Order: sequence, then structure tokens, then C-alpha cells
Amino acid sequence: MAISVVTLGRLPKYLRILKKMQMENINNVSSTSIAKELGFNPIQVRKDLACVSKTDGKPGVGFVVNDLINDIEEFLNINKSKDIIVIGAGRLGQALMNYSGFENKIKVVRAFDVDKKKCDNKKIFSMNGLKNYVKKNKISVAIITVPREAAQEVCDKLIDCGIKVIWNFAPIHLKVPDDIRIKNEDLSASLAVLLNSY
Amino acid sequence: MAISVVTLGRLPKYLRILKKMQMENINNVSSTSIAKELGFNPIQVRKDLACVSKTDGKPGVGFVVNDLINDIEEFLNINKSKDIIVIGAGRLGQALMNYSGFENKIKVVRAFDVDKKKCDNKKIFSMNGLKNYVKKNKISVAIITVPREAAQEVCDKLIDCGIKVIWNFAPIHLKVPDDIRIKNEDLSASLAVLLNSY
DNA sequence: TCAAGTTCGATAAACATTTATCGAACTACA
DNA sequence: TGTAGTTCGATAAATGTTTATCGAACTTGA
Repeated sequence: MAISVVTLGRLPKYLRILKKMQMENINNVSSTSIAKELGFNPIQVRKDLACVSKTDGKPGVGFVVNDLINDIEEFLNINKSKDIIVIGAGRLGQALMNYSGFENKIKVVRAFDVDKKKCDNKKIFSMNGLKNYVKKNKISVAIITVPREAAQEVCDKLIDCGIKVIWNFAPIHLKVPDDIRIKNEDLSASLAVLLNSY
Repeated sequence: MAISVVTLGRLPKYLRILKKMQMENINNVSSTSIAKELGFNPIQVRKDLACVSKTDGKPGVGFVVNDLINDIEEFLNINKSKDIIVIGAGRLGQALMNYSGFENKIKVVRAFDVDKKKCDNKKIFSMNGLKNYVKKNKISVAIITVPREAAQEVCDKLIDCGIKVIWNFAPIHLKVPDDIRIKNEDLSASLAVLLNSY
């Protein structure tokens, strides 16, 4: 069976604590200790790991940290480098450009903005160069951090440029054709869950 | 039965498009059209709405937009104003302070930072004043946007100050006592889901 | 060597969420 | 008035996710 979205979302969390263990020269780890670290259920951890790793854990010992890291990274496809662009060089856009939490080779390489004053020709560029850059560098993933009013227009433009995957931070539900993958990241939804979950 | 987390996360999305309809003087709306707008299933929409609204929809007509808005807002408790603080006045912290997507009366009112150069005594303040401010203004919700290395320490300090709900954007899984509500917002997890969901 | 404790994977059970079905109520229009 | 189309809520079915159970494999230390 294909992996579920919830499992997929947990993988980077495993990766993060496994890498911490790797730094501390810990070779083996049990599902129980991973679970305790993250507040999960150990059975769930084993199930998740079984989805992405062929190497079994040893009873009484646990899993090999290095093997797990390799298997998860391979599964998440973060061994090949991936360049992402962001549209909207406001505070959020710039925060994402400088965010240190993404996996190894995933980088937000360049921002585009309508405001020419923001363009520094190092990492922030005018929207005019967008299509050319996307084509030349075969960019397929873009992040939208423009104001709500501009978001749908920017989204349409990105699709026109050949972008296939869009991560939208503007507080609006963007509509896209079926062949485009989009995640409408909704900070107010996250906050609602946090404030109201009993 | 208590409302589920997934339903809770959809409520702000309903709210957003309902408010748009309200602006356009649309009085009635069917579950079908809401579903189409958001890419959901109409039955799911009706179920979600039934959780938060006592007022039934009329067959052949749909729901009353204004009533739905009121019921959802009341359910989400966003009629009373709620002040939130953010620790870490970097780009992400400042982005959240200026974010326009939160509901009406939810405001990120003040940031705290160790870097005194960032403090402008308008909205950004030194960490020294944290505890006093939290106590005086009965703040219960805080956002963490400091670098990973500082996050756990900041988290502990917040709890010591009396904060009960924490929204963590640092790429690390923070541990808190059972009586503290925390959401470890994990941007790299979100991205992993987006990049790998089939 | 042996007993106690840990940990695994597989299978099954419990629980949660989404989707389908259906009869009834309403609108719109001939 | 009557008929076709829309929409509802309730109930049931299907699907997905998490947790429990259990026998077997391994470690550790007496």
C-alpha cells in the first residue's frame, strides 16, 4: 500500500532526532526510545519505519541509526538536490529563504518580487526574470508569500511558467488545475487547532 | 462526540470563503458550492457544519451565510480578543507579527528578543521584560521563532512565566509537561508531504 | 548456561474519518 | 398544480489510522 500522508509527515521528525543521535555517536535505537522522544506510540514508530526501510530491527537491540537515516533520506528523495523559488520577498519570504530546518539539499535559492526596490540581484529578483529562470533551471517547486490579493494571479503565472508544485502561505484557498500539486498552508487553521483542541 | 482535529482545521477555511460571500452580499450557500470552492466533499462539509452550528440548512436552499459565520466564530472562540506574543524577532517572528490572515481579534501584539539592537520599544522588547509582561497582561499563548539551539531553553522559560500554549516554529521537537499545550510546527515536514505525496 | 528483561514483526482489534445511499423538503418553472 | 432538479439530515458502508496482543529473537548479568 502507498504510504499515508500522516506517516510521511512524521518521517522528517524521525530524521531529525536520528541525526542528533548520529552526532552523539549512538549506533542503535529502539522504537520505544524514538517514540518517547517524540511523544508517539512505539508500535506506530515501527509501522512507519517498516514503510520506508527494508532493514529489520533486531529484537533486543533495535534499529541501526545510520541505516534508518539512509533509508528515510532515500525515501524522501532528499539525496538529490532540489532548488525552490519563492514569490514575494517580504518578511515571510525572506524567512523561508534563510530557514535552516529544511533537509540537506533542499534550498530556497531565489526570491522574486514586484517591488524593484527589494531586488538586490543576489537572491532577490524582479518578476520579469521569472519565466526565463524557471525554464533555464528546470525549477518545479515554488512558494507563494505574496499578499492575499495578489496570490491567485501569482499562482496562475507560476503554472504558466511551468511550475508543478506550489506551497501557498497567503491566507486564501488557491485553485489550480488537476495536474498541479498545491498545499494551501493555512496558519490561521493551525492556530485554530492549537487554541481549541481541548 | 468532541470535534476532531481535522474538522477543526477546516473551520477557518469555511470561515474565509463565507466571509468573502458575505462581502459579495450572498445570503445563502449550499454545502455543494462550499465543497466545490475548497475541493472538499459536500457530505463532509455538511458533517463539519453540523458539529458547530445548530441552525439547519434548508433543502433546496442551503445554509444562511451570516448564521454560519456567527456559529463558526463562536465555536472557535474568536469573538473575544486574544493577545499572543512571539519570542524571536527575526524575519519569521516579524512576519507573524504582521500576518494578516489570523482571525479578527487574534493579534500577535509583541515580540521579545535577546538582541537588544532589535528592540524598538514599540513592538519589540528585551527578554528581561518578558515575565512581567506575561503576568500583567495575562498572556497565555506564545510563539517561538528563535534558532533551534535556543528553542528548548526559551520554551522552558515561557512555561516558567505562566504560558500555557506554545506554537513552535524552530526545527526541533520541544518537550513540555503534560499540562502545556504545544504544536511543533514543522515546515520541513509540510514540505516533505508536498514533495512526496504521489 | 539460564532466567529476566527488551524489542521485534505480524496479525487482529479498536477507533476515526470519509464517502455513499436514501427518503424528505424545498425551489423553480412549465 | 405538477414535475424536475436541488439540497438537506440520518444512517450505513467503506476506508484509513492507531493501538493491543502475542510468539519469537536477542541481550545482559547472575
